[in-house]
Amino acid sequence: MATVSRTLNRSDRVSPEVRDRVTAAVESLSYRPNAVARSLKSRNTRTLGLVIPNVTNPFFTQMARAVEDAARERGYSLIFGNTDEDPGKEAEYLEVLLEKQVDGLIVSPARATSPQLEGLVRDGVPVVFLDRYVRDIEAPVVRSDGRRAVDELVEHMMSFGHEKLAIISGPSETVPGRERLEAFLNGAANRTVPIGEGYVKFGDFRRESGFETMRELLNLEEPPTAVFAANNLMALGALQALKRAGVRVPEDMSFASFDDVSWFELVEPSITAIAQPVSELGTAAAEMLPALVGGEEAESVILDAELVVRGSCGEIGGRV
Amino acid sequence: MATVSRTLNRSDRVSPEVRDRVTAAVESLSYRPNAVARSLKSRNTRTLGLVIPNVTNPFFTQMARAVEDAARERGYSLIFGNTDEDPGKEAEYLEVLLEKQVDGLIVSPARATSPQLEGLVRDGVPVVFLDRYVRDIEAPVVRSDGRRAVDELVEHMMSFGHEKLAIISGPSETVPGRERLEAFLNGAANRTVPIGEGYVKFGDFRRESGFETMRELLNLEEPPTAVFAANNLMALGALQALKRAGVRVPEDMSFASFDDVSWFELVEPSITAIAQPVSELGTAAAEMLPALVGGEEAESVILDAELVVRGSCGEIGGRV
DNA sequence: CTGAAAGCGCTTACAG
DNA sequence: CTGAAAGCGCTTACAG
Repeated sequence: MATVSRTLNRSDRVSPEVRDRVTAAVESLSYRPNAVARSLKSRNTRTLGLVIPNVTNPFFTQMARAVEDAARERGYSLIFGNTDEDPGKEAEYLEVLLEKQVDGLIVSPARATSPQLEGLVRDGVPVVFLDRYVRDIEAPVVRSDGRRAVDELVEHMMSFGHEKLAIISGPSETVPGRERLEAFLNGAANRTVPIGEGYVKFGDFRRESGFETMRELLNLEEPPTAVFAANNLMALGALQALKRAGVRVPEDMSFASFDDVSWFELVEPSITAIAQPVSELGTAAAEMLPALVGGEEAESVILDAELVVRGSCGEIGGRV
Repeated sequence: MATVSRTLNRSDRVSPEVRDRVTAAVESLSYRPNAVARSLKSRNTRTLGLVIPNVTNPFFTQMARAVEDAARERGYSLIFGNTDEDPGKEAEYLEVLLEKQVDGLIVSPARATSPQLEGLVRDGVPVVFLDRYVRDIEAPVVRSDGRRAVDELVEHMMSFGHEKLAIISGPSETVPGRERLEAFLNGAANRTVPIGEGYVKFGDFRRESGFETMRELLNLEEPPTAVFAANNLMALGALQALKRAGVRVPEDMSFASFDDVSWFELVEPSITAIAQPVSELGTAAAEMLPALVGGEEAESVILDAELVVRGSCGEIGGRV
């Protein structure tokens, strides 16, 4: 038994002959080690928890893919948790993952505060925040900072003469949500064209909210002439609302989105968007965690986002 | 110890007073049961393996989401495996999942044959096939049959006078790949307009292959006038190729896709597609597995797919 | 109803 | 280098 274990694992002190005999037996019996028993004894499960708000969002999906690849290369499996932007669901998942003794957690929290996560980190559970994070928690964050790109976007929109800019913002209880909103607001204010009352709408990063808020914007007495959606799902919903209302982009309204998505270049006009280095983010998070698990320190990683100018912003009535 | 265990679990024979004391202690110590130890003893992990070809494909992603919801409601967690259409990766994942003692497997296999999966099922591992399956294995399948819808699509295309139909098919080593191809071929042959030599291209269900094969089609001496892509990712690639080549849809070429995706209605023209009941498929699979795990039998579920006619098919030169 | 004991399948000091 | 033994943290017959 002990010899088999040694053969299967660190292979140090086992004689070649014995090793061969064990290997042959393992083969012929098609013996499959029980990872549960191993985990109980060794106190590690080689599995990580990945808690994200929405598997249906290509942004997270692409990130998850990168996380999984990097994790797999390092011998880790992933248990997924889809929180649906719901702190309650998040709490449940976290609890289950902890009971299952995951070695570490990659989480993109639903809110910018979380006593639960604070407690976990304090108790020494290895956690890496991905994209979103909880303030004041001593855990590394991997994300991209979109402020510069948002500022460029404001400049870009204004270069076409727009003065009525609006934003479909993500929840302000979320770091990226608030950051994008502030960058947009600041960008406009700095150019002495502050965003008007009623031109700030809050969605929840999901499609429906983009659809609804765009409708509200369209129903205003003075609708905006340029709209920025703070993520790709809300952009999808907003675009649907625009199409349904027969509003032409960019002749009637300029439009841009945070997050770049493959089909943005296929629609007519193609959508100007701010692209995050999605895969890099996922990979960085997954590479960081094993170090943390091993008791090392890890530095936060902040990458830049980039404005990708396409055809959805222009002059009012232009390009007709 | 035993009493705590009883209190935390099936709660039968524990007196109310003791139960309260235990509960209080659990609370005040914030005791968290170790699921690994529980699994070792109880021989079940309450976790399922979900093995799919591509997390980046919205079809699988939406399905995964449904699987996860249904699994969660039943107290199961999910370990994800992304095979990338690679049988080798699939084999590795399966092995890891088995070592981790998952209670059951939901798999969408990369190929239509798999000695490994055959072995597992024979050994009594609960397996449900989702979307794709391996022939001759005694395991339930949850999928949708697109043959009728493909036939309708052929009819629809021909109603505009097209005689040069082409298909960007999925791998024929895959059941849905082959099924869609055969339905397309039969539909055309039955209408006495057999698909010509060179109008059948094989992709691998991924974007790049759609892009490449569409380019090949375009470079033919006599390019087809109507093209059907056998899944949404290849459709995305094909549409990119069309756009790059300046081919107008449907004036220059009619186009349709298997799988419906949210942005299909946003592009100009909106894309005619065959929609599968994706969430229902995922849910059905996740509901079925616990029964199998419990030793019950489960019946395969075959749902219908539906042709959604939009604007991407029409007469040559029409609608200009 | 409750506690003591065995055992799930491994890993890893500890002897030899 | 190899084997016997303890122990990881639970669950569940078995007594009482």
